[in-house]
Amino acid sequence: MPPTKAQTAGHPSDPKEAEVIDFDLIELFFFAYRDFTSDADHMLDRIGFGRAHHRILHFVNRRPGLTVAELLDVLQITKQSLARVLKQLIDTEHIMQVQGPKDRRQRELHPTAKGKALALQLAAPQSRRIARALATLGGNDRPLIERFLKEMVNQEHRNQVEVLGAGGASKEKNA
Amino acid sequence: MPPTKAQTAGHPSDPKEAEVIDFDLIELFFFAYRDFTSDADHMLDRIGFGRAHHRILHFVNRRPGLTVAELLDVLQITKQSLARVLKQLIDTEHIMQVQGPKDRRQRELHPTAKGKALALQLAAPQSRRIARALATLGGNDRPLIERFLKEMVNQEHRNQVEVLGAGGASKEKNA
DNA sequence: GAATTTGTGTCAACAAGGCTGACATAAATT
DNA sequence: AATTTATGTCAGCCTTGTTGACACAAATTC
Repeated sequence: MPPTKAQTAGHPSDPKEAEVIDFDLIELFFFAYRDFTSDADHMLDRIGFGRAHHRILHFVNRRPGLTVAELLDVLQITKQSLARVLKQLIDTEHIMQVQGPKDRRQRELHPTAKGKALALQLAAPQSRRIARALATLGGNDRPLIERFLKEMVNQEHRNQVEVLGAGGASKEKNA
Repeated sequence: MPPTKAQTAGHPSDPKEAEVIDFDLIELFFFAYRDFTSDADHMLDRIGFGRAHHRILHFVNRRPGLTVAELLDVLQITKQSLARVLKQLIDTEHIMQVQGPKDRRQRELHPTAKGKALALQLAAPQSRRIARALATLGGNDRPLIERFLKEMVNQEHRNQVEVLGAGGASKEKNA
């Protein structure tokens, strides 16, 4: 078994700046995310969509009825950026807009059946990849991975994370 | 404590397609990576560099002397894309090229002192974020996180991952 | 009720960082 | 001597992000 944390500390030329940089995990995180997104990227390519479409569709599917402002908040892009891609998703009938019930200026975004189907199709390989990775660990390590990923998120964005399973590990089933 | 895996299975309209999609982790991975990269992004902004510069500098710093072809392989972009950004890093003296000793057509890429310093500066907050996240877990969970991330990488890319600590958890110290 | 603010849409121009195709050059290989 | 390989470079295109400006209807405030 490998050492838990081979600090390799011992001969820092300047002990004061002997800050240990975890390049290994930094790099792994890069590779992991790169391949994680590649699954969906290839499928998107075939239908002429990009990663931007995926992100929008994902969140509309996850939080049906969210408003444009809320979506902008989650995606952290400008409304002009959103508009271009969202328009395509609406034109292709993956997403529909309905007037807000309380505030009629708002536009609630909802996935259509077609949109739900696509969101599911895109998520499937990503979910399988995660499941496979989890399977190689111990049996009960999913909560740990979830904790780790949550902790990687900025404090001020934790609210975006805890929309559903507020604190609890959970999966959801599809249609 | 939250349930380990609240499958919520029970009433799938079609049991055959009751594929469980792990939307929670998919989304968490997105948020985690977004905030993970934002650390460096802000610093880069100030010096007029982008994420592309960071990736190149990171790998040149990690694998000093790697060739252009090797770098292209790791980054998975075209040489034309690389050229534009790499040229800036060379012009600003963050990276230097030396002729390959064996094959004089090759250009070995090396970080300069300036380049190393910047790479370190950019990695520091990312490393701290990871360390903080790990600290909230049990004491010995770093190997597990490492395993998970490695498993998320495509089989055919595992060689890119295991350049250094082939199988073992390790950290490195800086200058 | 009039004035202001808010939520959304849209136009225009621009930048970063991907892409493809084509071509050049030097060095290695056949 | 001919070919292949490693790299560089020019030119143009696409996606997805940006800013700034303006429009309009609905909600809110004075």
